[in-house]
Amino acid sequence: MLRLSSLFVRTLRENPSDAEVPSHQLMVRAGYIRRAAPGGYTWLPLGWNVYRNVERIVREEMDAAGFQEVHFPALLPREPYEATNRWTEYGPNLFRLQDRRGVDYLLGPTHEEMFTLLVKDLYSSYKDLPLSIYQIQTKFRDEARPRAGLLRGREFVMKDSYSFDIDDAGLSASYEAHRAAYIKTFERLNLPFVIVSAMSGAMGGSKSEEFLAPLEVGEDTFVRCVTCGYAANTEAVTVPTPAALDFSQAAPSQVVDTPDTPTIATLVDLLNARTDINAALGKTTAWTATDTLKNVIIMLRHPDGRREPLAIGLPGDREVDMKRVEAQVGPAEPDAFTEADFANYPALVKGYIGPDVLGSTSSSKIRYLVDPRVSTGTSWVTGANKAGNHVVGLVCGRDFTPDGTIEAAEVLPGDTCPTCAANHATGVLEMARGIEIGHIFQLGRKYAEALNLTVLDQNGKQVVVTMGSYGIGVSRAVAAIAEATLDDMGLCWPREVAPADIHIVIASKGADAIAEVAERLASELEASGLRILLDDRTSVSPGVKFKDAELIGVPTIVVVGKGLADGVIEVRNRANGERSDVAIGEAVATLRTICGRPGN
RNA sequence: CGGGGUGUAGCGCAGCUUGGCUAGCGCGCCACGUUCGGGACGUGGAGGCCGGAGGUUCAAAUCCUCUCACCCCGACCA
Repeated sequence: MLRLSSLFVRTLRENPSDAEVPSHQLMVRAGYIRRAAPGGYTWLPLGWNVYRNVERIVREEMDAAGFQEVHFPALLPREPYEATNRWTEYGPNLFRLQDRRGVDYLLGPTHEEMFTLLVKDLYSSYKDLPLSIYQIQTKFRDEARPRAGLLRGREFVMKDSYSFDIDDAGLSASYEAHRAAYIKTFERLNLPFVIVSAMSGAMGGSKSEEFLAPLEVGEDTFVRCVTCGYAANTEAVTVPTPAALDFSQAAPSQVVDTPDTPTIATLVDLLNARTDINAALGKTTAWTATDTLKNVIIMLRHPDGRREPLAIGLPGDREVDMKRVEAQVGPAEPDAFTEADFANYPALVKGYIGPDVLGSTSSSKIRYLVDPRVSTGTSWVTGANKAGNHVVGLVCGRDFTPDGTIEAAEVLPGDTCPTCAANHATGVLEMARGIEIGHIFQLGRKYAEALNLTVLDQNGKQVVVTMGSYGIGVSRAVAAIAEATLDDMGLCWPREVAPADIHIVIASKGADAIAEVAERLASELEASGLRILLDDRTSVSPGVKFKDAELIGVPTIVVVGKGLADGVIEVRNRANGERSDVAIGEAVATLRTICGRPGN
């Protein structure tokens, strides 16, 4: 039984000044966590209690799915990460250190290499597969900017699983098994979630989905279609490719004098003033930014240090979304195209870049990729590669041919849903924010190849194992649950993760009759298997106890006080505020029912 | 890494512009008394290297220089 008279906790009346996110504020105020370092938190008894409940549920669901738990050190040698090139690729996000002899070590940010080597160490036959193993481990990442308390720390707890299969069908089955286990886990945690398509990014591999808790404080932006249910991380959204248009009747393109129009807005204004151009093109509607083809040059930095310029063509009403670009061009990283770079490419006239000078077969040799909306037969106004000049009526597929398409344009609410478009439906996308609470990947053979994990197949042939990796942010899930359930009075835990089933408030002071009844009730409830938090403080007024009970957020609050004169106690539902009086004689049975454990 | 902000008691803050008495307020903490179903009240206490270093000055929380830390936005982020 937890007793507030002796529990190691101090609740705060005011929010700590360094916390902005509600879950962070309340977890500090309610005495669940304390900041110990940038991005590092100490768990106090109440918080550790909740953390262990969350961890237990995750573990139970993994075990139930047939995955086996192992445990690696967090302090890892350099060599395996050297073999997969991640010692370098992980960059400054990796915590590196040396032992007394100057030998390099790292604090594990994720454990693909170690798991791969462990399986290689023990297994060598197709008969040993499939295998899924996992651990619940503290991970270390030197995040540039930890934030929001537990939501993004530099030290955090992750449940990471890895599956090992002989072939793609096996990987697919292992992936689905994890997906199903994750759904059960998050349902049990009472955590609302959306499964979105994601990019596998630096992890490599083919298929990847994220589990996002749809909450405003989340760092991930995703889209979903209200019509068909499609959901995707913005990085993974695909733009439907329009059918090719017939351009046989299109007017020829022409270069027009457009002085002082370095921006899309100035260009559109000028075009709308030039009725002569509209007449020549047979254009009857007003020009908008969507009629313009904006060409943005970026510089790709490849892992080997090579720099390569890339031209991206997209409708002028949209910005380039660098996150989307990065997801497309990985492992290369996009950088800005600097003034110095422009100096090296005199053909590029800043503000007036057009397709003529772009493309691998053009004079500049710059690879030219366009947004899928820039499809065959579409007509554009774009730069004429000469200051103060634009070309109108430039038709894709007639007047210019890009090297390919790229998903680089920002996604906007109201964009066409790609799934609906494929089915000739009319759904549009809406955007929302989410906290990434889980991520599942089909890794494929990247790690197995790099570390030479092979097994003998039925024919006695060495085959490379195919892998999946699957993560749940356990400590982050605690914060996400808090964030999803809190209200203006405080935390509000779902029962299974709450630090107690029942918070008993003794609404009096001193060792009086009320306290005696409360003590007896607490003992009986605890003896019946319920977890009890008893506010037995004798020098605190009832008002303070009520406020603290609401702040701490145990799902059921029992008030033992003046109702005793009528033989009743008061039972409150923390989440919905409902209150009812229960005869003292029926208290145990009633509370057991409320707590989901009827009978005795 | 870029931009903005903040460092004064356990927590939340004022004081700094225009240097000057014992550095102040609320909460919390300790003691005594009153109170006791919605963050009670009175009286008396404890608690501070004013983030750090250097400088200016008779005198620095306050002005100057450097530095460190933290928070927010962006960049970054299986």
